[in-house]
Amino acid sequence: MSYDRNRSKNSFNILQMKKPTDAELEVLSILWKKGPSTVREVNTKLSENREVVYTTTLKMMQVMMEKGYLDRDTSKRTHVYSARISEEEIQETMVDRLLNTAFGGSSLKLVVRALGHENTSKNDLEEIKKIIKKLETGKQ
Amino acid sequence: MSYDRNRSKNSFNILQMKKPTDAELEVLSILWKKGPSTVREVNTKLSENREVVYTTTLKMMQVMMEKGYLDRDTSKRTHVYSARISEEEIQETMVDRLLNTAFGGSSLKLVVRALGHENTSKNDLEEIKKIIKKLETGKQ
DNA sequence: ATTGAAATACGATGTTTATCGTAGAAAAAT
DNA sequence: ATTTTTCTACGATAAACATCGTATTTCAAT
Repeated sequence: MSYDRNRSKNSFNILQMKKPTDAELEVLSILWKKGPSTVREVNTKLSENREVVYTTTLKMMQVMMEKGYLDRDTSKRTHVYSARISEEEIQETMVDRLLNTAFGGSSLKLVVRALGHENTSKNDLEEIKKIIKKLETGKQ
Repeated sequence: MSYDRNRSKNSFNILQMKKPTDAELEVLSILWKKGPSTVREVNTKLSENREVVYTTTLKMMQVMMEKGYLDRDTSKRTHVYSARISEEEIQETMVDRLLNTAFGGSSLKLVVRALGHENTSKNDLEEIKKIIKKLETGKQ
């Protein structure tokens, strides 16, 4: 056997999942973007922003493994980790949580805030309009 | 003197503010909604959802006071606390943070997620369309 | 005036988070 | 074959969080 999973294969439930910490999200982001990666690779990427000792990253990923956020392939000496939760799932739960904490449940307010910051391009706005159209026809 | 503030009157800077924890956000939400409140009032409200001992809430609000999240009026025996940070400010920083952690900086993605959850009403969609129009004319 | 209720202050505790160092195994380089 | 590098495992630790209990003060009720 060379493939670890924290508990039984299907024990992971996104709904009752604890929120990953900010540091853990950083790791997940890298794995989402790069795909399955070694600790070294993740650490190198992390080190672009701030100073992180290798074993810190290692330990974190081991903990994330225990928490069920990651899978890993241990068939080689250098283990390869991958995200066990999809970007979409996390985004869902994070938005849900943010809605219910800081936004009193109003997704309108959240969208307004998200749009408010200048970084939304014209193309983005077009995209959003399309989505709204879709939603509207769905609701009629 | 009967009005505390953590440091000097204008020392508070939202940009360098640490993120309030989830529990702290709960307290802030209550203060935003109800306005200046006593520990007892906040604790009663909190207890609607989960069991919280009075002194736990007290301690938390004292800590939040030290962190600069709250003001308090100590002129009476029963202190009255109020949020020192506006709902809007927190929403800004929370959205910013979420954007850069879970959404790789794409506000489009965030909006899509926020809209995706069914709870967006037709009226909300209308509102959003208005905002987009405003943004578009601003960008031309 | 005494008692009882309600408030604050504050210390203690158990957990979690993030961080790092050390030890030892495995592989690579010499 | 030895040395050096690169891994993993794992323990230790400091800081932050959330929680609660106790002591003390203040006010209200009797």
